[in-house]
Amino acid sequence: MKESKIIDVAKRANVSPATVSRVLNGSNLVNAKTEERVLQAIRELDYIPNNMGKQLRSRKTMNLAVVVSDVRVSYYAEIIKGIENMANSLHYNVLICDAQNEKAKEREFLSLLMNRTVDALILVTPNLSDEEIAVYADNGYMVGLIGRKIEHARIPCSFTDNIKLAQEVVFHLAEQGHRKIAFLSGYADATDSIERLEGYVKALKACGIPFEPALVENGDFSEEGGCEAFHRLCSSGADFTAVFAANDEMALGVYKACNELGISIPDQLAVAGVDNIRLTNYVTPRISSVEQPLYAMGAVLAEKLIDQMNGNVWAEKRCFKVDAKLVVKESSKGAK
Amino acid sequence: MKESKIIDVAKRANVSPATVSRVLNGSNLVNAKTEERVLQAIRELDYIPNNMGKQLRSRKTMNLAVVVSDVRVSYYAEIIKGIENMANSLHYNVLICDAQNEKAKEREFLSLLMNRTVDALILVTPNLSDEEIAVYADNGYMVGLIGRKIEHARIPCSFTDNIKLAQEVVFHLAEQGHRKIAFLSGYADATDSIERLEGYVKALKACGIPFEPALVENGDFSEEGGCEAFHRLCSSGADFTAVFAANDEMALGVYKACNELGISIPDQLAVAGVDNIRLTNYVTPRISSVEQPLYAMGAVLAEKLIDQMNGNVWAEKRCFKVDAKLVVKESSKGAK
DNA sequence: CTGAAAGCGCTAACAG
DNA sequence: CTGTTAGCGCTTTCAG
Repeated sequence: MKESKIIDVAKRANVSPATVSRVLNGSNLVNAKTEERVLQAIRELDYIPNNMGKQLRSRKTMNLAVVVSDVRVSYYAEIIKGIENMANSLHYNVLICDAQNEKAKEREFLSLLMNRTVDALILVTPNLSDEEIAVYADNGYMVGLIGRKIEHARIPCSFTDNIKLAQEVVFHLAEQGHRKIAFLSGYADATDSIERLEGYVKALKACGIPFEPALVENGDFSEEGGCEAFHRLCSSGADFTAVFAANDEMALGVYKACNELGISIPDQLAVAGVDNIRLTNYVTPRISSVEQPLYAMGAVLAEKLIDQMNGNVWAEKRCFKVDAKLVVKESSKGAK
Repeated sequence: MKESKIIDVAKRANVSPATVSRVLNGSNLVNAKTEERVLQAIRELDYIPNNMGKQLRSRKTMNLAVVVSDVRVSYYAEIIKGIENMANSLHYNVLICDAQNEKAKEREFLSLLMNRTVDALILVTPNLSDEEIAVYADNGYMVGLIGRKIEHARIPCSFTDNIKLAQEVVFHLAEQGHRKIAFLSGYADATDSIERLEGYVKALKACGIPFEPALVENGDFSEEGGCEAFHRLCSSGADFTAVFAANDEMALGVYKACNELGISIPDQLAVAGVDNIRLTNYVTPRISSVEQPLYAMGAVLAEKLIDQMNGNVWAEKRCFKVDAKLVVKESSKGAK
């Protein structure tokens, strides 16, 4: 039996296709009796509207793309989950785009926007420049950002307050009696690195601790990179009793290095990280870490983007700066 | 400036839309000179084909949906990555569907297939019955399965050899001198549970060890569930020196329970799990676990499904049974 | 090798 | 409240 189309339903219900369409789309200007007839015909024919036709005519795909560096990383997975759940509840579908950390691939995925495969695209990746992203928004494409901020009136973003977050960590470490606190940063040019460094410096100042550039070392946000960076820090002869790692992966690298060097945590060295990934609770001692509301960041951004597309004027609130909270565990406790 | 359409390109290049379409789709029956003219016009107009029109006319979306229980679970994330990468290289996009472990949602996502939002759908979830899935395939929809097998000529599947995998674990434990091996299963009705139990029983037999039903306890594949199941096993008075957990989460639950009960691993109890998740390497002692080629399972299934859609006849190879391999670590070493 | 013509299935004006 | 009439943008016969 052939698939039925809207015209078949219309004929069977003795109405026009337009009326069927109205029923399908919940228009309230359809007579209740007519509606019942149409519904009946739909049931009898097992009619299911074809989305391709609908998309073309309505010029909407009801699809969203989300670009991440690696779906397997829990940071991204959590954000994706937030986006997906919100999008679904608003009748949107989500295309997943794994850029594999390649800038060129990120750029490629933007074509999904231009060729109208999706109505909007959410970038969770850090590689494309603000300028490049702005061009798309200027050309009328809907783009949203997660984990970074941009100065563009039509690009919504959601991100955490990195400065505050870093300050919180440093204050906590200082409270435990530490005065010589090292900062293990990520890529030097990553926004997260820059802002967290800024918070670190500010907090030191607020505590009356002089800032020592020698106590800052860069890694690459990976466990291995953190391990190497920590080794470099130690060989440089730097003197410190606590280390603030820009993320948990690097904190794990510190653990590895400490294990190799025979440094005991937290007795000889206090450690704190960012992201509060599950693993932080399975190593000994458990790693104090800052928890970001990733799910919420994804959900709120998706909601805003969809809201925007549905014609609502650009309200005041374009940027969502969310607060992260430090979860203190054993790795940073006990005075130096 | 307005977006240009195929007709605009055609006019500018002094050809018909059909010819532009041919160039766009790499038809080889276009004169080289004509093609160059068309390409030139495309460049001048910054023309980008609109996918909605293309989809409707060609009756293909070039989209794939993949339904999982929870994107955040690394098991699913790894499979998704495999699907995504393969799909992308074959010019398909991937819609992600998070069913949140609800059967009703899984079913809902199947409508993406029926309303032609996607050309095919991959189920990685365990909840829908074989019969229900078969109906879709019978109606001509393309469905693929990962992590389970189905007897239906037009449903490709990729899955691991659960029986073999369980046997490998039991043999390993037996080699270490264990004769009293408990099995901590998942949901009693899950295929994975059933098949792993079968392998466990077979292996015991092969080792000349009598099967003791009292040494089997069910959990729910979660850490908490594994912990509780292990406690039940202990309070039942069962006597054993090794435990084979149906997955790593439950093995972690065993660790937790052992910690509470003061049981030392591996001295007093050997432990082994399945999935070889990252966490198994961060607890002490590291957990011996079976590694499944998840990425490959995703990739191979996606490839097969796409191949199938592109008109190739149903070849012999519909099911891909892949081998998992046991990674022996400290949790199971040293004789009892 | 190229063009003309005919829709894919649906929705949105615009009339009634 | 309902029907008529046009397409949305593209590809694909079918002729030439």
